[in-house]
Amino acid sequence: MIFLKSVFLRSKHAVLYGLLMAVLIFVLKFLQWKFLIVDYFLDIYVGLIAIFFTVLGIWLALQLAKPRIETVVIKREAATLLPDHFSINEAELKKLNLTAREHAVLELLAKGYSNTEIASHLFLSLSTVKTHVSNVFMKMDVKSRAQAIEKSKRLKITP
Amino acid sequence: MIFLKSVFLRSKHAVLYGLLMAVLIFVLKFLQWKFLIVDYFLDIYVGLIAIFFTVLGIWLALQLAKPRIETVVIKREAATLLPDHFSINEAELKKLNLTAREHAVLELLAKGYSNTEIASHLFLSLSTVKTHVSNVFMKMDVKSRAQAIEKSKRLKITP
DNA sequence: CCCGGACTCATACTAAAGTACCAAAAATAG
DNA sequence: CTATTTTTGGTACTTTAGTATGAGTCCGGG
Repeated sequence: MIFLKSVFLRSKHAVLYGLLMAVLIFVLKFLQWKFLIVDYFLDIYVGLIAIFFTVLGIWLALQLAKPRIETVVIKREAATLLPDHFSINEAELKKLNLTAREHAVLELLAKGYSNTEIASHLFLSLSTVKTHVSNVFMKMDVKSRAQAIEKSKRLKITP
Repeated sequence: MIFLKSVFLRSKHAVLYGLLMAVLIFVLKFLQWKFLIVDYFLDIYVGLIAIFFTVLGIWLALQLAKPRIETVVIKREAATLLPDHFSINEAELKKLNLTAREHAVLELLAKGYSNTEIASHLFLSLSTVKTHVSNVFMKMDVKSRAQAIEKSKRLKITP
């Protein structure tokens, strides 16, 4: 009994347990003298004791087991947007009011193509490319292809 | 007894419990007739029963309570990448093996700055800037600042 | 039909970019 | 301290980029 008490002393249920034990002992002592005459009483008596203390044990264990419900916080590095899926900023692009040809030229220009290379790819003369490029610069409000490329990438007008 | 059995029937421990009970009943029956003559035996008897079944109950409960040891997993989105948070591709940058000065020049170059502007910002002569720029082009394996800018942005070497 | 926008091309010119080669401080590593 | 790399700067030159201006063609809408 003392052993049990010391075991459950740290729990606030220890006191309750002790009281229950005391009350039960008195009740049992009373029953012991009142119904001892009955032959088979001891069987029932032991059975009830067993059941009671089993239930008590279970209840105690469940109370004591409560802290075992642990909470684990797992920080998860969110697998955010897939590695740079590019989407054109249509709004900004529309503001520029580029013509189809100018847009085509800008696309190649933004890839680092020279005027001559752009001319070859679009089957244009160097002069025509220069004209388009100049017009693009005006509309984009830049003064060099370097600025044009930087701005295009920054505003997500080209990949 | 039957009630207890039915309660714990779903558990694999139910059988073990039943067996223990049976054995115990026989042991108790034996002790009952052997030491009934001793007056105060009933007290010890009940005490042992109580202790035994309490421990048994605790043990049973702990076994049955195993599923109660829950792991509450809280997934917490680590405030990850905000809309295009830029991070430099250190690996690619290292491959280029740029010197500190060359890197500084590239930074400005990638912003669309002209050689003269770069010279002003870094307090260098135009000649020096041209030298650095040429070296950067060699190391980046490009032939113009346009390509350099495009490649820098593509490889995420500059913002 | 003809006007305007889009597209094409050309010439002439200036400015900037880029290459090649050199060289001397300055910093750094062995 | 010496060797090497980095940094700085220069000259001379070629190439490309960029501007300005003009002009011819084509096409759709008033």
